[in-house]
Amino acid sequence: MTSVERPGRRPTIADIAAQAGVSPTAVSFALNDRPGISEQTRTRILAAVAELGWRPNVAARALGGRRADTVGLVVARPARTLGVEPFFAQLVSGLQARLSADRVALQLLVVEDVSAELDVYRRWAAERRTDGVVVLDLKQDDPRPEELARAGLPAVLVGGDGTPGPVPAVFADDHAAMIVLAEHLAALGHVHVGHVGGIPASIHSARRVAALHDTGARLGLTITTVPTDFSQDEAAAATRALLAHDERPTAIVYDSDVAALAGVTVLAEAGLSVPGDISVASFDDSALVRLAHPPLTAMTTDTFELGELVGQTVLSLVRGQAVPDVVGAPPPRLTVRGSTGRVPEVVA
Amino acid sequence: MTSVERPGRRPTIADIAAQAGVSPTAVSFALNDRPGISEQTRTRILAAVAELGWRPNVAARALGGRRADTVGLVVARPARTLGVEPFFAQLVSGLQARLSADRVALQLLVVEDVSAELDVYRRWAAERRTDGVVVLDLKQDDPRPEELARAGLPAVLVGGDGTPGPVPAVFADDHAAMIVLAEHLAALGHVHVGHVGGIPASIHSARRVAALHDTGARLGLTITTVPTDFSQDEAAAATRALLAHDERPTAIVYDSDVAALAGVTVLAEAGLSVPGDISVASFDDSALVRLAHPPLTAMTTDTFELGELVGQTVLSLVRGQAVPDVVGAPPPRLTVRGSTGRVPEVVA
DNA sequence: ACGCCCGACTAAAGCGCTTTAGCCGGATCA
DNA sequence: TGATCCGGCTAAAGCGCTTTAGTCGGGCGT
Repeated sequence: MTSVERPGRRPTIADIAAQAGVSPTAVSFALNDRPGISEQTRTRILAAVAELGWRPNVAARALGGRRADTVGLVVARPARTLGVEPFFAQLVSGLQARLSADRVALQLLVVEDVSAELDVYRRWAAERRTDGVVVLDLKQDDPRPEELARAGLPAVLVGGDGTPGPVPAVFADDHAAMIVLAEHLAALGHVHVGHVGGIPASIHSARRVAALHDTGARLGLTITTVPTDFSQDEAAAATRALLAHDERPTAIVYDSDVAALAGVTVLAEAGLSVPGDISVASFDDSALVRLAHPPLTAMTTDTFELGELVGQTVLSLVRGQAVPDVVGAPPPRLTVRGSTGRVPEVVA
Repeated sequence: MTSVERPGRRPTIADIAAQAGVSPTAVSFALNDRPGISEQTRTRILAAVAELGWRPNVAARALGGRRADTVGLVVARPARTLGVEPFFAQLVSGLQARLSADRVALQLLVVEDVSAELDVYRRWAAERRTDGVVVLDLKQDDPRPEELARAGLPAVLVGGDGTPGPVPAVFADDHAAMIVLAEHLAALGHVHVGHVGGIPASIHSARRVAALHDTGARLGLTITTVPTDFSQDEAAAATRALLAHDERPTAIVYDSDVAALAGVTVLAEAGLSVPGDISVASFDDSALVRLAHPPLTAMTTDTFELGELVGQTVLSLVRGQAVPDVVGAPPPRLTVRGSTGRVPEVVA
C-alpha cells in the first residue's frame, strides 16, 4: 500500500526576499519585469530564485493577479465515441502545444450534451477556473456563443460559417475545399456523385452539403447526399443505400475519414474495386485514410496547425488583445491518392 | 474585432455571510459540511448561496485549502503522432469521466520526450498546479516513478509489469491475454506465427513478447517477432519482412490496432486473403479493427473503463486514502472475428 | 544651500477561502 | 447552586502573490 505525504514546504517569495536581502515586493517586481529594480538587485534576486528552486504558486498568483493561466476545452460527445477520429486528438495536440509554449495549461472536459456543456461554462466562469475556452462542433443556431458572451467567458470557436458573431472564430473554408473536390471528380468524368454527409444540424456539414450541391449544379453533376450521425454504422448503411440507388454513383465523397473507411469496407464486401468500379474520396485526411487500400484521395488539413492557430487566438483573447472576429485558417488542399480515377467506361 | 472584459464581480463568501446574517466562517463551515452549524442556519446559508449564485473561487480554495482539484496527464510522444490510435482518447475519456464526477479537472500536456516530462512534473509539484498525475507508456528502467516519488507528487502508473514499485500502478494483465491469443491460434492449427511487436524498451511490449514466446514454446509454435516503433510504416515493413521469411507464418499477431490495419493493407496488396491464406489478430481492439475487411479478431479491453479505474485510483491517492500498490484491471478478453481461421491445408 | 525630483525600494493591504482559537449562553452534573 | 460541558457561532490569522501607497537618499537646478 502506498499513501502520500508532501515533503517540506516549498520556498515562497518571502524566502527569496530574505535570501536576497530585499523585500517581497522587490522580488515580485523583479520576477515580473517591472521597472524600479536596479540591474544589480534583480540579478541577486534571480540568483536566489535559482538557488532555492522557487516556483510561483499558481493558485496564489491567480488569486491576486486574476489570471488562471488555464484554457478549457469542453467536448460534448458521448464519451465512449471519442477517440476514433484522429481529428480531435490532432487538434488538441496543436492547441496544447501552442498553449504550453506560454505556460498555459489546457483543461479538458467531456460532457454528454450541449446543456451540460453550458453548465460547465457557467461554472468555470464563476469559479475562475479558466481564462478562456475553445468551442468545437458548432451547430445551427448554436446557443453557446451567446451564452459565453453573456457569461463573460472569453471563447474561441472552431469552425462556424465564417460570419462574425459574438465570439471570435477560427475558420477553415471547407466550402471552398468541397468545391475543389467536386471539380476534381468532375474532371475525371464523374456525373453521379454520392455523398455520405454528417449531421445536418452541424454547421460544417451543412456548409459542405451546400457547397457540393451548388458546385454540382454548376458543373452538371447529380449529387445524392445521405446524412449520417458520423458513426461508422451509419456510414456503412449510407454507402449501401447509395449503391442501391437508381442511379448508382460512380464516386462517393465521405465527410470524414472514419466514414470513408467504413464505406470502403462495404464496397469491398460488395465486390466493387476502388477506383476501378467506383471512386472514393474523404473530406478529412488523416493517417487512417492512408491505411486504406488503396489509400484515399482526401482534402488535407493540417489539424495540428489548426490547433496551434486556435491556441494563439485564445491566448491573444485572454490577454485582452484585439482579435479578428473571424481568423482564417489555411484552407484544405486536395491530395490525390489512388482511390479516385476516371469514371468507368461501362456507364456512358 | 472582439475584446473581452469580465463583468461585475462575483459574489464571495462575505456576500453570502451578509445575506444570511452570519459570519464568513459559518458559511465556510456550512459549505464544507463541517459540524457546528445548526440545520436551520445551514439551510439559510445554502439559500443565500443559491440566490446569489455563488461559486467557490478555485484559486482561493487551493491557496487556503491546499488542494488544486486538478489531476495532470503528461504524454511524452511526438505531438503530431498523437491521435491515430483510439487507445489514448478512450483512456482520457474514461479518466476524465471519473474525475469530473468529483469535480476534479484534468489537465493535459503533450511533451516531446521523457526528460521534458520530468521537468513538467517538477514544475507542477512546485507550482501546486495538480494534486496528482497519471503516467503512461512505461519503459524498462523508467526514471519517472522514482522521480515522482522524490518530488512528492502523487502519481498512478498505467501499465507496468505488475510488481510493486514506489508508485501505485493500474495493471491489466496482457501477459495472460497474450497466452489466450496464442492458444486460440494454436487451436486453429497454426504453427508458424508472426508477431509485429512494439518498442522493445516499452514494458508492455516486452511482456507481450515474452508471453507469446513462452506460450509458443509450451505449445510447440514457432514465433517470429519483428519489433517496430508502433508506426504504420514500420508495421507495414514488418509485415513484408514476415512474408519474406523462410518459414512464412500462417498467422500474424499485431501489437496494436493501427499496426494491424497497416498490416492488412500489405496483405491485400500481396494478394493474400484473410483468413484464407493467412490469419490476422490484433492485440488491441477498437472501432478501427472492426472497420477492416474482414473485421479482425482481437483482444478486447474496455479502455474507457480502464480510464475510469485509473481516475478512481488517482482520486483515492490524492485524498490520502491507502491505495494498493498494484490495482488489477479487468484482463483483456478474446474477441474472435472473421480474420482468424484454420491454417491453410496447402502447408501440411 | 535649499527644495525638488526621481530612481530604488519597502510597508501594508488585499484577493477569497480555510482554519484555529475562542466566546457565549443554556443544559448537565455533582 | 456553582462548576462544567458543549453546541453554535465569530474573530482573526493565514495561504503566497500582486499592487498601491509611500519612504528614503542623492543628484539637480537655481
